[in-house]
Amino acid sequence: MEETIATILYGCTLSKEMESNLANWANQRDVLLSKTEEIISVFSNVKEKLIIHDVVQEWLSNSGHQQALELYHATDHTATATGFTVHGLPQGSDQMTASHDSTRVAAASSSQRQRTRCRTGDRDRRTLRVGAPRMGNLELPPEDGYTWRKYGQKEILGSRFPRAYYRCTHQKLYHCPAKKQVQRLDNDPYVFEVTYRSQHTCYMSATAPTVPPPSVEEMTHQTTTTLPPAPLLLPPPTSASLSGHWLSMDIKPQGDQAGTSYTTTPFDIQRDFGHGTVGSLASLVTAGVGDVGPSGGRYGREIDYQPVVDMADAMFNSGSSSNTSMDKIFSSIDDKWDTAERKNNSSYCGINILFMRNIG
DNA sequence: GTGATTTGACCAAC
DNA sequence: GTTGGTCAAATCAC
Repeated sequence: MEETIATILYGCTLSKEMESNLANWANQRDVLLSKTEEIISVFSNVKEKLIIHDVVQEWLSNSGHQQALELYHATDHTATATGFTVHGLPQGSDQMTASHDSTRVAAASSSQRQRTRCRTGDRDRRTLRVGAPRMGNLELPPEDGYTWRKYGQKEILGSRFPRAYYRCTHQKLYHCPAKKQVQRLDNDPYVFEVTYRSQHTCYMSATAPTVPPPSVEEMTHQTTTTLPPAPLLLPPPTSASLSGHWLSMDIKPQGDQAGTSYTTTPFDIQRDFGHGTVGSLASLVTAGVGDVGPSGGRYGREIDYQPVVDMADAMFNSGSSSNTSMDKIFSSIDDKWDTAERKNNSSYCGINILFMRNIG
């Protein structure tokens, strides 16, 4: 927060500077324009930081820190990439219109410009933008903790990039209606616009991924909330959460494949974000090694995640083995898995590593 | 054999 | 009629 206040003070300084020099700059249109834009930029930045802070705090209080982490990830990446920041907003929400001009502008310049059809039962939509890894295959959609099966891809009129359609891998097994659409922004290929539709119901099954079910309120306000759906993201399997009830077969490493273990390094978002230590903010880089993206990477999508692999190797002493410490940790959970489910959930065997990165 | 992706065809909302 | 969303056969990789 100190950083935010410092930014506000900087904006005030700029304003005072303009006020004191207004007479001199009166005939210098370019200077006035430049200074005005700078002031607007500074305060817009402050505004969005404050909004993000509120959203993250709400997520932290409502449904765990992974969602906050996701927003944080998206915010971090897109902020550095494009200048706009908050993206965890539903289409057409008032808050989006009122508070996120930069986002609106960016959206207007991309596929958002297209009229959006609203099919029967299609009103439950939530859109957010997620930064893509800046290395490797840009076609890879962002990981969000669920397994998705791609069922279609479509060229969208006026958009440079096709839109990919995914449904929950558990759709058949658990009749999970969740779907998502992933499309890269025209003006920034490093940012994915992800639209989620319907809620996951697969967590309700005893054998399905166990994620906290949405509260009644969340179920009621899905179309108006500024947050992604509650079960959208699984909590990271930190040591603390390993003993928690949410841990399920869907979050488990596969010790029998080198480099396919899945974990997320502990991350104290409340510490790092809540106190405004912008200079040491973390972003999440989700890298699926050997199985990346939606429901598996069987089709040779190659990404340069070698640093991640190296870290994973170090962390899990991977080698070959089924004898890593992580395997011991997860051994009790292994029993819950049958062979089919292991295969089906193989796409969770990515590696989530948090890299420290500075943002402005 | 199983399950995921690709892609052309089809359906339905404008 | 246009276009976004979905289906399903073909194909591929394990």
